[in-house]
Amino acid sequence: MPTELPKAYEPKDAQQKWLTFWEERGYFHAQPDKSKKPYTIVIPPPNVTGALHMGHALNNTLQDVLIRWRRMQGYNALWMPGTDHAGIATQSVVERLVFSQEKKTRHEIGRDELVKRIWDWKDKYETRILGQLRELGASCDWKRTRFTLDPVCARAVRETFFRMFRDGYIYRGKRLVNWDAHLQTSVADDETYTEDTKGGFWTFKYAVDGEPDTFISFSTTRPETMLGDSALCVHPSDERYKHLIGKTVTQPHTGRKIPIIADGILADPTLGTGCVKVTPAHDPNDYACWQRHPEIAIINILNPDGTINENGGEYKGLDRYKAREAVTKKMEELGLFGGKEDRVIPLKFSDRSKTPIEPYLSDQWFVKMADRDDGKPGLAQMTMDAVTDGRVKFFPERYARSYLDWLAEKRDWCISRQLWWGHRIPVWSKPLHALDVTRGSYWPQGIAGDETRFAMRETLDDNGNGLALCCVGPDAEDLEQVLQAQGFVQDPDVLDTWFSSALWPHSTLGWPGPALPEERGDRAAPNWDTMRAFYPTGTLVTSRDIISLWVARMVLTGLYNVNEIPFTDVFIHPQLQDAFGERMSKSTGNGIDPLDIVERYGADSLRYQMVSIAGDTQDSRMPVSNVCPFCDTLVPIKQEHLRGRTKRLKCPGDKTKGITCGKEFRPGGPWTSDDPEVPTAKQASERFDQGRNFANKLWNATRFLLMNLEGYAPGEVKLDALPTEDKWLLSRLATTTKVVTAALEGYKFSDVSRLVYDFVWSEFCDWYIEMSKGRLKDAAARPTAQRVLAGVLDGILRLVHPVMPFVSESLWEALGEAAPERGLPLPAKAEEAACIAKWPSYPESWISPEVEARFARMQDLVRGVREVRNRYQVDDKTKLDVSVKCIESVAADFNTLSAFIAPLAGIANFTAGPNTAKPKPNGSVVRPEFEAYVALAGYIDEAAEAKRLEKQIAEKQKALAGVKSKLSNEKFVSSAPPEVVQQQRDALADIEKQIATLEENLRDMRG
RNA sequence: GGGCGUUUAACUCAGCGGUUAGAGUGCCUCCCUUACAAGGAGGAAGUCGGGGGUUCGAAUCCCUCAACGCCCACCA
Repeated sequence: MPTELPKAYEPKDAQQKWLTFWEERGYFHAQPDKSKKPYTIVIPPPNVTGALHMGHALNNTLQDVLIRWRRMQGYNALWMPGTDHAGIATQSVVERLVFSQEKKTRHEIGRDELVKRIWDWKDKYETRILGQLRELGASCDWKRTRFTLDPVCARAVRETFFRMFRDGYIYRGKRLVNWDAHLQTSVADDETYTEDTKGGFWTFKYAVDGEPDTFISFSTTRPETMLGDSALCVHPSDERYKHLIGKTVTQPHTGRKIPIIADGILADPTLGTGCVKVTPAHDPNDYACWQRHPEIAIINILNPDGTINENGGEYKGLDRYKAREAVTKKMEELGLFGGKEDRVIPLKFSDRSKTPIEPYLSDQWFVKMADRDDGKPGLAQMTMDAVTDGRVKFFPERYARSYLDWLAEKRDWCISRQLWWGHRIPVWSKPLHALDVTRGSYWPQGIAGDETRFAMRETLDDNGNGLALCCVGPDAEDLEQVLQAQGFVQDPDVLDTWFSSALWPHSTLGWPGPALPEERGDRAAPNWDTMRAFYPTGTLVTSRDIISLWVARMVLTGLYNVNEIPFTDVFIHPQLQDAFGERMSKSTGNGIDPLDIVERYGADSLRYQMVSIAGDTQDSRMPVSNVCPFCDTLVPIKQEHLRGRTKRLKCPGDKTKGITCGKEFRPGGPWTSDDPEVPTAKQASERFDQGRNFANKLWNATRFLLMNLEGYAPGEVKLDALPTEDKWLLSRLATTTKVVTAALEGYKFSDVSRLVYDFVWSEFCDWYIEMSKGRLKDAAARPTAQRVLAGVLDGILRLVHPVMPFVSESLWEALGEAAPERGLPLPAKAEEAACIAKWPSYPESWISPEVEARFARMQDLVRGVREVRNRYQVDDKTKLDVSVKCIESVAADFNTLSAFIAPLAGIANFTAGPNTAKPKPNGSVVRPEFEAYVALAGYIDEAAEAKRLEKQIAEKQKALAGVKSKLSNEKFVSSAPPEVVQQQRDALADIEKQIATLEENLRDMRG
């Protein structure tokens, strides 16, 4: 009859079993259901570039805890999973792969072929990533899995772009981009890195027009950009140059007359000569200066391949570095060269080609963030308002500031990327002069009257010629064909990845409707029903580095498209760092592979630790070790191992275990590649011991119960009739349940794990189970003990489930076999799975501080006896007499329980009740906390014991003095809250009593 | 440069105005007691980063200095 569990928890079997079980039962699938309150989370879609790392484990564990908890609470809980196409990251990974395998660039294989290769890559890695997510126990609604390039998402992108274009929020403009002249593409800021590089610092001078012998000097690190100079700039209050402001100089290479302007932001009188050349098309600062001084020219001197274009006059066609020499030489010849200084300068490089970045002016698409001309709030303002008026709340609150500060700049959002992988910009263009304007319309023929599906605009191209732009909405392939037939050409660029990510909460839920046919096998297509049922979502869980890139933009598009916020709460979790406080990243090579942890410690342990880490600090450190593949020793990672500096590690062995290994292996991690000669280490961290041990503790507590459930009969448990330790346990259970629920509501994840752990381990296992052992042998007491044990364990498994779903599900099953009906105070049939069990709550009336205080007295007693016993190494043969004169109520409570208190304290002889051991025998020790007499005749070191007592008395007296001074202080008594004053009075009485007992005992000790 | 955070035991972190500052790991002693050695019992270990202030009372609030880190901007 009693179910026998294996001795230790084996995570692997459980993980496999329950993943299948949960999915087969369809517990994670949510359908619109008006009878339940919805709770939705959309996953921050991982990039399809590669493997999951620890940050994903953290992020997704927290979401799973929330979604499982809400599901148990009876919400219609939907966790929408998916992945992100991650434009540049994915394209560059595949480009590199193609190049390493076939030595072909993307231009050589062509757009269609490259995109096809990326799709192949994506299919492979999407499967892998989603599989990894499943292994963590993520209870996503897998049938709704989305990818940001799915037709559903594409429709949303098209619709959004179309509306923004039509409403004038999207415009075409120039912007300086990071240009990779080698790959001939622009790269995002985060795809560049800065490195100190040997360079030069040249000083030149230009002659001021109409002022003989007047020169003005400036310095530069890039002389070739002189070809694109369109001004010299000085500080408006710089006395050296004041008189020259407004005059012109002649740029010697091009012969252009360029003005000397004043700009207090660009020019710093304390730097260099105080005068700076202005090259708006090739320097970000100069570009900003040009925006403030639109009257000066903006001259692009580069071709996409990094050679000088026709604006460079005679230097046309030269590579930029050759041009640099030539330009400098010419200045020397003209006597305008003022010297060169070798200097180490920080230079931006492209991460992908490792070549220097050129700031390059190009046409880009933008979303206008500024306030509108009609005075209504613009997109940025609207997005800010949602947070300032509290519709969207940040947890922790301080992060609202990052969001608001960034939006307050109202900088336009550049949404075009010169890539092939992504949502193509849905705009077709044709030069105006090629259009038949005689009909009085620029519109393409044959589509007039379809203005709900397209929008037209005019703009200027690079050369200042008119260009007709036509933006086409979704579901309008016919229009696209008409346009193409008439010579309109689609913009080659794709949209910023964040543009589709920004729509994620509503695009995945069915906006813009109407329903689409199922476009991918068994995946459920969203529609207006899902949109209505699950939007807005409940909580967004993410990390702070994408508050502006992603969070803000989701709010923006939610408000713009749906007129409704995308989520009510944003929880920002800490960022993981390594043992040295550095952020985990691929380039640092200090990441942890979560699957290594799952393998070694179990998914529950990983999850437990992730939850423990998620407090409200912004960083959390995670020291990690490599596990020697030969001897299983944990070798902590050191700083010098990072950044790929250590390719191989030598195992130092483990002296404490007498292991001298000395073999070599390759450090592990999510981003390592294989070393053909030595094995790659798995990773581990002692931090995960706690979770693994906790799972095992739960396992064995259940195991204990199952071994003692014979004859179990469900029945009502009447609180009033219960012994004190039961009342205590139920009080603790009710309290724990209440505070855990509150912690979840407030996103205090680390509190959740700590509270549950402490309750289970220190209270349920260490005390209650120990105390129950005696009762389980007593026929009269056994039934109640069984009911309480089963009922409390039932509650524990529910509380644990969101954090540790696998072990709790296993134990739920085992408990279900032995005690299918259980519960407090009344038994009920248990649900078929912990996964769908009801989240517990217990009557407030169970919580009794008074009972808890009485129990604490007993604990003090037992601990005191154990301490003495331990100090003198009392073995069974030694006589150890204990008598107790606890506070009367406590004594009365536990009188009947001496049978278990004695073994608990590990003592042979135990009498409870009023003290009868007077006079105390020589060598007795008094524990003042509980007034217990422990006698070890002849065994005590009296001098040492006296000294100990003196020390204790001194400590107590110090405490007493503190309390006394407080209570004698009128201000304290009058101004502190009454309960605090009372607390102090109680403390005073307590301490005085303790001191009296100690002193009495000290006298005895000295004979 | 702007913003934010951290500094408490050897390590990783709780505590955030009120008796003698806690946990896990590690360390020391004892115990393989039929739930659990991934365990049990006990112990040692901290001028709460430095300095100043507010308060009857400060690890906790304020100021300041220092170190470390993260985000954003920037570096002719």
